[in-house]
Amino acid sequence: MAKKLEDNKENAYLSYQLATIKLDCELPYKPEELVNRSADNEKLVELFTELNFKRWLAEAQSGSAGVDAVAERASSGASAPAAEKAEVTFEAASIDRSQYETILTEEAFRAWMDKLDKTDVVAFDTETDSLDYMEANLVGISFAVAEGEAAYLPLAHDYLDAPKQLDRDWVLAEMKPWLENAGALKVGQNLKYDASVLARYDIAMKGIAYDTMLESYVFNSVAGKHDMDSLAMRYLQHKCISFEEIAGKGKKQLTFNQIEMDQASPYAAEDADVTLRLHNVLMAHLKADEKLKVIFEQYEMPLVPVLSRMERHGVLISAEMLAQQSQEIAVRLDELEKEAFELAGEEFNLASPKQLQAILFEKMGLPVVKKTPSGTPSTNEEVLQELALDYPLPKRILEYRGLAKLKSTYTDKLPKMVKPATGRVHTSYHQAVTATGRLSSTDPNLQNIPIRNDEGRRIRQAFIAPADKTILAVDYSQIELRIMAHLSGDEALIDAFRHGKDIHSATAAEVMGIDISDVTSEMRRRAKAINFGLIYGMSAFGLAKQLGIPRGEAQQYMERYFERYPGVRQYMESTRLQASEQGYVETIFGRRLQLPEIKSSNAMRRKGAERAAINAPMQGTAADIIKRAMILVDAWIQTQPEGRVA
DNA sequence: GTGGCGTCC
DNA sequence: CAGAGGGACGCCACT
Repeated sequence: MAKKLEDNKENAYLSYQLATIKLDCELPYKPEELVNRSADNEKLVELFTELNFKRWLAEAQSGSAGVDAVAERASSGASAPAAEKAEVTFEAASIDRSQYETILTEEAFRAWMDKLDKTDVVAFDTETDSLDYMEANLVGISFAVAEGEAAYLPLAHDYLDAPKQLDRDWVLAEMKPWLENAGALKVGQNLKYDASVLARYDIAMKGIAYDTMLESYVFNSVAGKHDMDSLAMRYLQHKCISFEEIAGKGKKQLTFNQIEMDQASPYAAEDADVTLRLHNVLMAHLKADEKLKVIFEQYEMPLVPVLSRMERHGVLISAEMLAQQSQEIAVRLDELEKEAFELAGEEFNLASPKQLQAILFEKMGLPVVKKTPSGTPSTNEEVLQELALDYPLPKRILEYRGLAKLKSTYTDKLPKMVKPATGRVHTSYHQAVTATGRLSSTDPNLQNIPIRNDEGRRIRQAFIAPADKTILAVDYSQIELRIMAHLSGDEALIDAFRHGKDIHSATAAEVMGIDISDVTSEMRRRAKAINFGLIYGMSAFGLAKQLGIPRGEAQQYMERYFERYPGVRQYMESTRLQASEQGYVETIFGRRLQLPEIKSSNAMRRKGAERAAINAPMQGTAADIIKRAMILVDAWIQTQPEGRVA
């Protein structure tokens, strides 16, 4: 079904291919129709065209150095003066919790609603009885309208002798207009969670203007964690009341509804107060920096409601298909275990690297191919693959491991994660975890569902569409290599993309000095390893290991590559230099990755930072582009009639 | 909680 | 000389 879209003549290397969809939305028409670009889906197709890409680039240029100028600076190596920026310091906040209020009467509530109406940006936080956004019940709400001026509005504390509180449904009905008012700006810490909780009460939160977690992430993604307690320590030198202090820990930990008011109120009000103070500090820094401001305002904040909708919508899986697969895998694991015990001459735990080491290397005397960082003989896949050439047991272990992994991580686990309320699986997307700007996913991680071999791919088949709907998958083709072409300005690489060539074959032809029609599959495989290796800053040693060829040969490949694509080498060198001078690198759109170890006296750490420096602009720019696409696709979906999409 | 391993992009 | 591939998350064994 893959169909390449028409190239724009000028910048065709930035075009994309419509390949497969994985939008997590079900469309009421078939993928073929989308590819055919019927009037109905014209808009969705457009969202992915280079026209948009060019518009984004234009936006990235406005108010800051143009893309061409950036590329120019990178290739000339004459970058901006080295980081003159004095080390940014943050003043300690003095926080007095005694001024916080607890709202228990209608009169107090009205007074605070007035305050909210008169405040430009209100700090807002919900307290609930669960961290699971699909199950969390609202226990209370806190606000701050100025530093130190905060209140807690308890709604559902139900411990013995809890004070009488305002009725939750009444309060939510009263607050709904403010919560859904896009003009009433809110700041919060991880507002996606609050928005998801409120959605359970049929409130579509609007005015999600600032999120301190994301402010911190955009300001410096690698400074540390981005939870509120960490931020308060880092940017306010303030130690917040911790949840454990008031709720205890372990099995006996209380939920928020069970916590007494004199404990709950200062804790909750402090959260809102600290959020507002963090916002004042962090947003001042972002506003003073046009590039970071754009990333924050145009990419991260608009993504919040999108992710919330994706999470709450969930994905449908066939528990039956997965149960069937588990069953089949169990049978095969049993066979493999019996065979392994036979070969080893004793029973052992095939899943234990330690026991396996003892069997393979001590009892059976197989050669030690490689050691783990802690000095024990490695039994990883690479090692077992090599040993499997000469011995029968490692082959069994390999198959066992692969299947055991599929079973425990996917076929057994996924069905257990289906929420009865929706009959679907609801992941959590994390927006402030990775160094480079990518998203991550947990509980379950939907970003590592197998695809590379047939057994694994069966698991994807269990992700299904409801009756009469179709899952569409869209994927950018070779996005990181296209970005490398753009960033490096390398004529040959750009040319290859412009002409719609198979990029790995084109690389093979260039490096081997032959016609592209004479490239064999082995040559293409090697070129592919070179291309990906470059993105990751791999050395000749690494390439040799990857391909199982002598180091000298790998060295030759890389030299030939850089001869053919000199712009790429220049780009890599100037990126290293830029990283070293500035202490950070940037994506095309201005996202920044700080590299504190780029000047490390430890060569290994320094080299690691250099590889990260080379990779981050490519990986990060791809993340920027994909986030932008998610925002645009969601905006389109929102315009569709109820139930037509998703 | 950590180390080893394996899945994804 | 040693180490030499970017970014994630989850499972298991073991301490």
